[in-house]
Amino acid sequence: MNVRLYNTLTGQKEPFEPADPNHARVYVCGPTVYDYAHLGHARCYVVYDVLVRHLRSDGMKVTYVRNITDVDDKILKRAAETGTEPTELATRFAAAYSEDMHRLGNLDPDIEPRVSTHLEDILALVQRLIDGGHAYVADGDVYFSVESFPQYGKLSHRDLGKMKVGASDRLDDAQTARKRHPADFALWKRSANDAWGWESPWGRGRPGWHIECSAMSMKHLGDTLDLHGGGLDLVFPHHENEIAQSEAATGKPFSRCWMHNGFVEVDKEKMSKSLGNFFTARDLFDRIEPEAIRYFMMTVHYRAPLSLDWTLDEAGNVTGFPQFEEAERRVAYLYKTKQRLEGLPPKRVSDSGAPSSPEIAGFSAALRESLDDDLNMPVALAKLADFLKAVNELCDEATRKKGKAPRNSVDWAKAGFGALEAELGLGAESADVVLLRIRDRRARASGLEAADIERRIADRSDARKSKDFSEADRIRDELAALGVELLDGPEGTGWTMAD
RNA sequence: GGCGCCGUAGCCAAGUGGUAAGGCAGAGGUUUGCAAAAUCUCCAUUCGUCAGUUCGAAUCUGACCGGCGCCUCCA
Repeated sequence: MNVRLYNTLTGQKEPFEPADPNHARVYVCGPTVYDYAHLGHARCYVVYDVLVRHLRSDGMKVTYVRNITDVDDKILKRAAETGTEPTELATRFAAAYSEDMHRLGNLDPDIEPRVSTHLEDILALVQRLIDGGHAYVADGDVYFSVESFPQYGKLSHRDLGKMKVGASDRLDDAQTARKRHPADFALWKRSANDAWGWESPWGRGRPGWHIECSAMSMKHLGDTLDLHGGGLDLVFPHHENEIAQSEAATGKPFSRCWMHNGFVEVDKEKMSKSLGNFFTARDLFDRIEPEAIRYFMMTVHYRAPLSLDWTLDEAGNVTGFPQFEEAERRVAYLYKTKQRLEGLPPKRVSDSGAPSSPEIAGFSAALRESLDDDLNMPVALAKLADFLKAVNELCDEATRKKGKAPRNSVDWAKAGFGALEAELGLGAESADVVLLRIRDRRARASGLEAADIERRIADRSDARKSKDFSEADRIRDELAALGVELLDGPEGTGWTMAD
């Protein structure tokens, strides 16, 4: 295990060393389920999915906990706006979120705790903080006292005295009046008697945003986590506050390593629900193979911003996403390569002991090394490009007249695809299924019927048989004008849609 | 005001002291009846600008120019 990760707490890359070297306990902040997951969420959870896959590929046991925040004021607000019950709204979006995660190829977390089923743990932690003198009750609210925790600011590297409180212009005056220090934050918020809430020693209310993650992570993983992750926007205040609450309560370090992924940006601005400039993962699934979205998320280092780009027609409608389309071409190339390898006839495989190319034999190790270095996914994809090229070369060799591919190379190549799936979660599906799905989606987008296309292909095959090449070419040109590309092969003519 | 990030080819993007990965686009070759697919070759003497440190810098230091994030809604 040689994994090095950038730790926000120390500001540098360092070896990832769980307390138990064979077992990593990882907590990632999940979504608040009041809307569909957008591409920012998609990126975040793909990143941590690759982290978990990589650690497991290295032989480590990982307990992956990713919460769902199903109790929150945003849910309350959205429910009121849409005339739904908050619990019902949260349940619906949690299910949609789970479905989107699956389509992106993310593994389920081992534990997916929800706020609604952890109220007792939250109440106990709040009480513990009050008892320890780190929190106080003010008119039915409970606040954490930042001054009771001298290390406050250590994660986000800020100094309480130098912070411009209210710089984001989002303070609630009534709440501010109840606080002893302007940076104090709510652990428990009073609810009106008829509103969504739970009984507590301080009256009816609901938990503040930060306390849930402390309560749920420590309940499932113990007082000190090995790694805590989330989006860069959670560094302050969310994670800073989690540290304050948890460490004030237990007196132990809360997490050994803190990992944060960069934003997805739109027009050089952060994509977020509040700015309204987001695309949901679902919007994209209708246009693009979900695995292409996953692939695209890996083309940029996880800590760097990822800018999104799209094209518009005169009316201002979105006509395409060039980056995702390019990613889809790469995914199709990956599956075409996998299909060629799997389809090699046994008689084309020789038992000669010819050495395998380093790009094929060394692929698993190259993948591992790239990810060991702070999860460098762009480099992993570069290694993948080399690997796929070498596998195609191998297949070219085998399909040439009298050509054969050495068995050990074929075996290495198959193992390479196994490593790819295990480490990056790419290439896990059946090539036939994915390639047909991409083709048919594109044909549908162009308003074409497969049956019509295949009828013209049959006409052309007849023309070719009778050596009427000018007629054959005419039909091919006619189809090409519609975006249909023909692939003449020994088994007949197949077709695909141009990108 | 405080904290932090970024600027690498036409585009996307790695690389953080030893002489520029990978992808897209582009040019040429192999292959093909012609194509497509696949593959091969070529494609940054140079890393925002200007100084400095060093035998050596895209990588370190300083200044400047340009862009962005956070400072209690956020993944």
